[in-house]
Amino acid sequence: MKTTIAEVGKHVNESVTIGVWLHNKRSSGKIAFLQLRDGTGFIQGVIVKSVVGEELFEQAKHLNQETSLYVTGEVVEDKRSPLGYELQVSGFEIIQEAHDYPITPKEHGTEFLMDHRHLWLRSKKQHAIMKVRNEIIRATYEFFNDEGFVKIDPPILTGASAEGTTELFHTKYFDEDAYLSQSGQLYLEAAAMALGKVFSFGPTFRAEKSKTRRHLIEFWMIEPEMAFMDHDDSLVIQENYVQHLVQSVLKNCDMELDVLERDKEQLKKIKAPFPRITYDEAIEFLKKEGFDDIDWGDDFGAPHETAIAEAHDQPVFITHFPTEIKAFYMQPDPNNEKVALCADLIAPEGYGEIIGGSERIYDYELMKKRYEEHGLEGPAYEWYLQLREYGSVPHSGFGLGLERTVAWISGTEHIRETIPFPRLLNRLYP
RNA sequence: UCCAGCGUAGCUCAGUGGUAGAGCAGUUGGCUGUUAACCAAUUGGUCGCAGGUUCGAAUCCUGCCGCUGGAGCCA
Repeated sequence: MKTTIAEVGKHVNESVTIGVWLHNKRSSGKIAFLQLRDGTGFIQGVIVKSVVGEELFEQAKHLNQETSLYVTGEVVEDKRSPLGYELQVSGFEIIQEAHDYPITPKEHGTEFLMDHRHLWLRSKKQHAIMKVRNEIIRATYEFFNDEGFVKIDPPILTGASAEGTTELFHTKYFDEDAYLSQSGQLYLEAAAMALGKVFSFGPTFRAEKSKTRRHLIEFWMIEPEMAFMDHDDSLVIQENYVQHLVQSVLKNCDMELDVLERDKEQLKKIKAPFPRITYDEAIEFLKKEGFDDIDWGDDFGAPHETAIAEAHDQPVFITHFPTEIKAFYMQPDPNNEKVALCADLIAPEGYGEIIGGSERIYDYELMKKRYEEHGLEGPAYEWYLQLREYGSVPHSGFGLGLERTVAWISGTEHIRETIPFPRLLNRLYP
């Protein structure tokens, strides 16, 4: 009977056939151990000379790493196995023999592994990270569907930038100039006026020459946008969403977190509501901690974010940033025009900012004034201003960076391992 | 773009002026419970590239290329 490694628990003491790749092997004179994987998991096949005969045993001893084969054998429970089961091999059929697989079961450097990313994905740790990523994606759809959001897909080819600050990838759109989307937000605001609560989930592109463990050139973002919701309403959605992601991974990726040696106790502590501190309080805190390289009006650098995160064992909202260091569309605080109704969510353990969000300006005159101040006039913005002309309402939204969130929850040091094929500065291959 | 470090066997690295090395992988043999198995033998080199100093350069100097980490910017 054909099955998968994930399903062997249902076939104890039965003979099954599984399509697998040989991950590693160890052999002695009369017994060999085959480390097998099939995409759903890893299992050890035990092959004994006296059971399978000399010819098959000799063949098994000479199987190369990553050779593909159909293995047949009896599923047996075994306490020595991390999975709890082993396969007592009775026979196998080689599909294709592999030769000189580059990624040996020893240590390798980053450049070598990244050059072989198409093969590196087969390894245990990368497999586990991709499963955690998938769980976060699944839980995202679950959360927003349960909360009554409608998924909206904004365009990837756009005529202009959302924020006008960061570098955009330029391309041609027949005879016109076009840019790859760096955010779907403006389009989501339009959609929120049509459908109330919406979210997008898609790739975004930043042509920044960033070269750190927290940056990708192409990354995936979840961007909810909610009509009739103010800044505080939005923070509640954000913390419930992030809590749901952590809970879902703890519940459905226990084995993967073990493979990744993630400290699960840190994740179990994550409970909404999350602490909120204002930008003013954050500056004061940093001064007290001995940072003399930051003053009111400066944006935080990575060391500042880490210092604030380390003071808490929960994600932390930093709210009310100065208007001038934030995007043009953010609603000024009615109690203090110098700061905006916005928040960044900083992940614990030094993983950095995972969410940026704000209440949006909905007054037509103020939005028009901001456009002029930022020199953003042009036909591409006309439709965005019209949203403030025809039944404008208060609304808020935020963007969560998928890969940074995967890095934090899975405990992965560098963001490049949290996306199947990372696009980095100097890396477009494979 | 700036700052720092690195570049030697398929991989990970040692070698800092005098014959090019180790571990792993590969190959051959041994071993009935291995967990990156172990033991023995063995194959494997444009020392990133170009120029310079020197009797002699992997080693010292200059330039270039590539990579890694960080900064700025941001999710």
